[in-house]
Amino acid sequence: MFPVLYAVFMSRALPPFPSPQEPFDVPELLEVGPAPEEACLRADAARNRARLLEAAARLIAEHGVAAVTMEAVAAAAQVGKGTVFRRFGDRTGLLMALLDHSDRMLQADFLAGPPPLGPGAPPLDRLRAFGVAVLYRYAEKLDLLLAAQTEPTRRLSHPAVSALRTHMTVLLRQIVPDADCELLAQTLLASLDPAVIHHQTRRCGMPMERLEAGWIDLVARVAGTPPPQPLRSPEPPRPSR
Amino acid sequence: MFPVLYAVFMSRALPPFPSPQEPFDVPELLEVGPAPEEACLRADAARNRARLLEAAARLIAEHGVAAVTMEAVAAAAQVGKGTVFRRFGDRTGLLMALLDHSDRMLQADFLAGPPPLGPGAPPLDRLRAFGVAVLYRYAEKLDLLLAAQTEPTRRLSHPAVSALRTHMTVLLRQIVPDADCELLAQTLLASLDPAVIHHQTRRCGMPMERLEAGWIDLVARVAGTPPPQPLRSPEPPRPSR
DNA sequence: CTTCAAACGGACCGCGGTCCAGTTTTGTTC
DNA sequence: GAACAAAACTGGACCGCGGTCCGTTTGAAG
Repeated sequence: MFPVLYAVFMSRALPPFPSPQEPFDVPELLEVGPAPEEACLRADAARNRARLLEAAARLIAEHGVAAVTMEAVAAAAQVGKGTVFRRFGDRTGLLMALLDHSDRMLQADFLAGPPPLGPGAPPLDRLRAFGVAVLYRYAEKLDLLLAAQTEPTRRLSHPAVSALRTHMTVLLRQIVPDADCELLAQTLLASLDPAVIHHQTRRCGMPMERLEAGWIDLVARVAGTPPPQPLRSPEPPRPSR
Repeated sequence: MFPVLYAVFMSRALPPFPSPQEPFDVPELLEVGPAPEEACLRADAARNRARLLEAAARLIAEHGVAAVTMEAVAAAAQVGKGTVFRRFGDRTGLLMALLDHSDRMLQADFLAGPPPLGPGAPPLDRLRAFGVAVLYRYAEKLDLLLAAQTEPTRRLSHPAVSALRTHMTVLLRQIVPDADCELLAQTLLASLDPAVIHHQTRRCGMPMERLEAGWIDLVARVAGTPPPQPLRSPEPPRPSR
């Protein structure tokens, strides 16, 4: 079951994440609107957009990301090449549009999902769960993410990534209020970068569990608390030292 | 004085860094050979290689990295296009060759330079100095580094980056011997990635001093020790509350 | 001088991206 | 509901660049 069907109806960009001026854990105004683009398109444009996304997803499923050529997608969707560019800007835009759905899913999870990822758990637990969630989500879509990362600096300004960063900043403010949380958030997020994950898993052969443990350990060090008891079970922290 | 002159005679790749099976601080066998390539080339090939690098450097100095087109470089060096590709493999290879010199400089500094960057200082001090050195070196060559980063995953396997990672691993083994130092090294190095630096300085307008302070703080947290001097002397009033 | 691996150079290809003339949709007015 | 004008969309020709290929040239060893 590949992401053809549900990716089709997703829009290209997430809505701008409201920057939280509150360092408190107010239920983080969930701004995961449904599909902000899509709607205000002309009928034919919307149809073509859907066909293009579907075609792209099909190409990926059948021949890998490398086969996603703008011309190929256009042809597969029976649409002119210019249309693809008009709709998505460039290849990266198209690929990011394909990622949009899972971006939203993740965002919904940590904004309004069940604890420990969602609100309700202590910030430290949320941070742990957050990193792990990001880790696995990126691992799942690694090829697409790497392919979408032509200009490495562009990813960091993408709304979805900004949302991650903002969320992490909010959590950090509650955990280590005296630190430079914005900077620290970016730093920690960098260690979860798709390129890093790729290098560690594929190149160095590290299993995902090791990366996960590494994240847990890193969070503990940054927070200045001992790591939670066992490696795997996300229990409330028990000061054992 | 741009890097035209001395970059010209540098080779493309650093020699493979010997992986240290010693967790101790043996004087880290300095393997910064002079110019391993270059020598065994045919006379005309070596001459053309030099001319190409010089031409590329000139183009960058005059018109920015974007002007470094393989055709343009070939033309400026009065050489066929095929020659450029034969010599450097691809555009990224050419750009990395231009970075080779400063790669070696940095490597020499932390392998055999004066403390606290070089051997002789306590590992924790070395680690601090190391991060700061990397930070400023990357900042200095940001454009080139970003341009050379077409495939984001390729950078991480580059010998120069591997050398940084290895060195950091060695230091970490001495500082936090019970941690997963390989993983931690990569994690920490990721926070110094050119793309991250670019985003923080250019996009978010953070001054370099702030990044530097962030690194110092991060190291302290990871090492589990309080930061060296005062927490941070020139702190901008940025508790954005 | 002979010989040949190595290096050369430019024609060639595919793809990302631009452009614009022509077409379709939408909303408005009668 | 028909006519119409503006706005939006379409598609394919076109361009530049990265990268490949292959026939030709050249340096150096015997």
